[in-house]
Amino acid sequence: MHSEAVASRSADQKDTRESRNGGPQLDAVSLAIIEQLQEDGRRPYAAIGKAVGLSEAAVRQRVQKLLDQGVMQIVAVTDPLTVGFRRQAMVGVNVEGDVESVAEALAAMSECEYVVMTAGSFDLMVEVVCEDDDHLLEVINRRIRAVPGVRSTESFVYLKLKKQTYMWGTR
Amino acid sequence: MHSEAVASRSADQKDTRESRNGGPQLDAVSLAIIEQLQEDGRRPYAAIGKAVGLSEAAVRQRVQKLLDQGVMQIVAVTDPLTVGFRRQAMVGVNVEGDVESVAEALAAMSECEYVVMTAGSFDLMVEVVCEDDDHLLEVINRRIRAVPGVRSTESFVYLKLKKQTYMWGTR
DNA sequence: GCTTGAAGCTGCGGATATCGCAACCGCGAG
DNA sequence: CTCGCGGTTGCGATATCCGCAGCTTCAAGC
Repeated sequence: MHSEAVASRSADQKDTRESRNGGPQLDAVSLAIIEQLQEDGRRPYAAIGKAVGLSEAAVRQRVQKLLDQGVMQIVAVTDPLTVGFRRQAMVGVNVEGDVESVAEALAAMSECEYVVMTAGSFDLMVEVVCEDDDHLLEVINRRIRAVPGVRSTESFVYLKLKKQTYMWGTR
Repeated sequence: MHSEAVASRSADQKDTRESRNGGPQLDAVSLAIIEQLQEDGRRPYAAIGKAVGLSEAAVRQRVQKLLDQGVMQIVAVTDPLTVGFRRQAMVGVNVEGDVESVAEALAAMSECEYVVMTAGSFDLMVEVVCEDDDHLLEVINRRIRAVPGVRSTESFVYLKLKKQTYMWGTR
């Protein structure tokens, strides 16, 4: 339940100010707290407090509120290669009919790590994480193309991941 | 320093078995530990130990090793929308000359969250995170296209994020 | 078969961190 | 001025983290 992604959460919630504008007032101190936790998600509240100029208890409350509001979550992220997923690809999808329902069908597939509706020559972009070539082939040709409404797909197999950060919101 | 992404770390290291095959022996217990930390990155070691059938100290050692090896990292991830980034896009890039050096130039830009070399009709796929339309325009037209070797780009502006998980390695 | 060494687990105690709570402050509304 | 509220602080009680010593397992070497 807590594993539900931030994005899913914000997708589900109605159009409160959180999803409409920049979100709930995020002052510089909360930003600084987030930066601390982006460096080390297990850093003690007292150490964070010292870094941002707040007491331990104040940091604790703010972190809890940020988690409750869905502004951030603290999770373990893994390198796909080292946990046995050797083939990844970005797949551009063209849809006829309702794009959103296709997006939901793709999002329901565990191999689809990332599903986003886009403007441009693709209606959807989907990141697929697979164990090997056979698995990738099966997912793209048998599962994704089998979804009703999918007109065509174009695949971009990953050769080398050059950068991946989780530093949104701190610049 | 700890904020260095998993991907960067595995990209930097030489071709040990970690980057070549499926990685360092990940048994079922370590997998279970990772799953626990994907649900809650701050879960106490004792609670994890109870869940996976290990002592608190053993869990602690395994987690530390997983972090040291770069198999996983524990970080805060935020929802870009709620922290003030309202425009995102996937950008496909075509390159003439050395693809890798272009990839590195793009990876050096803070707005590029994700840079991957691909096979297919694009040489690179880049995810860009921006504050607004002006910012996005500036990054794509003035910064990315200005990188020597970039022949052309095609943009896919995000309309709606439907799924984003951090559950690699647990299925 | 015995030794040796490395790797991994356990249990334990001292140092730390977390948590809940009551009190305190600043500030706008009435 | 007073009231109420959100956010903060300080402080004990409890739980967690951390380092260490000892135990077991297992494979290598002789």
